[in-house]
Amino acid sequence: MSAVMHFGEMGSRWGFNRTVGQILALIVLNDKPISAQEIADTLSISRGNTSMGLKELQSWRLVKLHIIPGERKEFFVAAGDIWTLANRVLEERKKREIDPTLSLLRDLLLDSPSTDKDKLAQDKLCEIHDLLESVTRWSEELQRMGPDKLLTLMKLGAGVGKVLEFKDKLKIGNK
Amino acid sequence: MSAVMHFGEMGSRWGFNRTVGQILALIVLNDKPISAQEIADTLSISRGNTSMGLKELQSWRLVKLHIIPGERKEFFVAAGDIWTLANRVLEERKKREIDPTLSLLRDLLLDSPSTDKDKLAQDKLCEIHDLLESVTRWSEELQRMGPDKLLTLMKLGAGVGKVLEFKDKLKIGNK
DNA sequence: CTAAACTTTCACTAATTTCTGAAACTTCAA
DNA sequence: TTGAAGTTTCAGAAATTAGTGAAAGTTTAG
Repeated sequence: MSAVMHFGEMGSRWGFNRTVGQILALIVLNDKPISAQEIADTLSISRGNTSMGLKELQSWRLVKLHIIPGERKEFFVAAGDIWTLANRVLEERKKREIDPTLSLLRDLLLDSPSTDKDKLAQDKLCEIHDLLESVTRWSEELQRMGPDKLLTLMKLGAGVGKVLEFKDKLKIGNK
Repeated sequence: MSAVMHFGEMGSRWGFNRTVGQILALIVLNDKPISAQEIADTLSISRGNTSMGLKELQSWRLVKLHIIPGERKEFFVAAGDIWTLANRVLEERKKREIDPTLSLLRDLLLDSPSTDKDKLAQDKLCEIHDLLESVTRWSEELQRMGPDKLLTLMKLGAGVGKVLEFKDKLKIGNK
């Protein structure tokens, strides 16, 4: 299990800090719901820190409260299967990283450039904005597609390229 | 321009710190190559910090040296167009975030579980590993496809789903 | 070879982030 | 209503990360 805790360390690479990562690992890898106190004890961190960490994980929608009837304590479980969790991480990171960037870009694009140099710079900004927007739109569409189809698509891999060509040919042929 | 510098702040959301982000913004938005000294002056940061930042940006392959004949100083320019830069950021982040996670997972999956509880945990780890691996393989394949096709694919959006169905029908029909 | 014009390194300081633990708060059984 | 069992908050300590600037290192024209 100590080796397993080591995995939590990796969480620091995924948008939250080490402790929060360890808390998440503990919850995900436990089949049974686990209490805040148990988490604090297992990881040897303060009760306060644990509370903060759990709050953060809930704000990421990775962990949810699980009330056991008759028990006074609050227990926690993962908010879904691995696929769901991965999706949530992606969504939240998009919200924290891409969305603010997009909104800043839009702001910057509002005021018109005074100098020639500024004109050039704005063109670049616009390019970045458009790229970012296309990508987010695409990812949203893919997500809406549901896991099953996405899996097919992924299995297909670069083969998608082939399918595209094929489709084009048909279109031309039919005209 | 000061408003434009503000954009660099956003860099902190993208894997490097504020200053490095500002340096990158400055380089990308300047059409002309720019010297380390100029960067330090414009951003009011120390020469040492500038040097470190440039080194980091070069390690991310976002910025490259541009030697002007007859000049003693070293100048810097963006390592490519926006698309290239975005790709590089993605690649480098994958290298820094996903690859170490994958290698840790592989290590953890090597030793066989002693208890029943450990067995359960390992199953989860394996699931995570497989998901991560599929996704990276897919992204590599997409990348190898080149920007042009990728753009088509993105434009198609959720429509890919339709194409997939279509293809399936054909296969069945041919059998 | 030397000195001017640069760049890089690194020990130290500054700023930021994370963690603790005691105090305040909440809930509920008796 | 009380107090036991629990949770949350928050001021400040500890740890980490970023930034400075002086000294050491490089490169090249002369």
